[in-house]
Amino acid sequence: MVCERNTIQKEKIFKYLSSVETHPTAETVFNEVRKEIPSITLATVYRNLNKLAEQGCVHRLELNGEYHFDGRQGMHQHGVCRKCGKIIDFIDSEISKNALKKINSADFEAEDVTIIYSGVCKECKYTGRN
Amino acid sequence: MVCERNTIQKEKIFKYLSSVETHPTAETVFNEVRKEIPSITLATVYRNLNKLAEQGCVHRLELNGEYHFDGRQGMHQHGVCRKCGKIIDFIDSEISKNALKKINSADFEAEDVTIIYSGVCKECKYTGRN
DNA sequence: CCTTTAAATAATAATCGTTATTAAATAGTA
DNA sequence: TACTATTTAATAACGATTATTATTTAAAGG
Repeated sequence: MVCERNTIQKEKIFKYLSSVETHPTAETVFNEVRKEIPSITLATVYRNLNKLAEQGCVHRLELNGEYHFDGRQGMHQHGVCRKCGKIIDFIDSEISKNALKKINSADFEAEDVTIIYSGVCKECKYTGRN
Repeated sequence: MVCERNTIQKEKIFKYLSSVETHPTAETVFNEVRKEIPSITLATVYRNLNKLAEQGCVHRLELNGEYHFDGRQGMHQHGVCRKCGKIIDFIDSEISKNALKKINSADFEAEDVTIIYSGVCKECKYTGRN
């Protein structure tokens, strides 16, 4: 079975990721989950996050020099603000499906596609932050 | 001007990236460029690569837990083999243009899009490697 | 040219995110 | 209940990247 969650630790980690709309790092997940399981270590969090990602239960994004984890189900895209680093979701499975459809190479069998927009978020645009 | 290259070090780094079709890490660039400038250090290579990326002269990709640098000009996409990690180029600016066109959010002003396919390369498919 | 000033360099150390190791604990199964 | 494989906590180690600093170099104006 794909999304087995056979330890308390793994289950709490998955539940937390599923409960938020953000894209936390392992450190953030650790700080949340340790409220419920004080003895848990960062290494355990990493191990379970990576396993969940391997199993396809969560997404792992490489952004801003670190891994971010994303519990949202279904095809979606991300936007990353080049000023503040904020990550937001775009939900339009057509975009991803179209991009996948158009790749047809003898050298590579595409199974999935990651689409990341870079630009400026609303807050940074208004404040003129940089 | 966008792509100023005002030191020997920066120029050689840019020339090397422009001369290859691969997506080398800073370490690889360092090992190549030091053949011509033996005194150069890895930190200098990083600094110049990041500056070139900021200036839009090269692309910086976050893949397999490290940065890869890409001197190819123009919109293109990448495929990453989930078995061996190999990175290949796809050149179809329409895919990227379409993906950019479809994003129209009040919360985010998209300037650029990164499209990364994951899948299996020809070699890994034939050999059944994992 | 020569001087000045800001920026880049080499050398090195430090930092940060992530993974490896290991003995003890736990889950799953017979 | 007993057995076996997996997972855990604790800790150390690793690898990629960035910071520091004294020295050198580039660039622009006089």
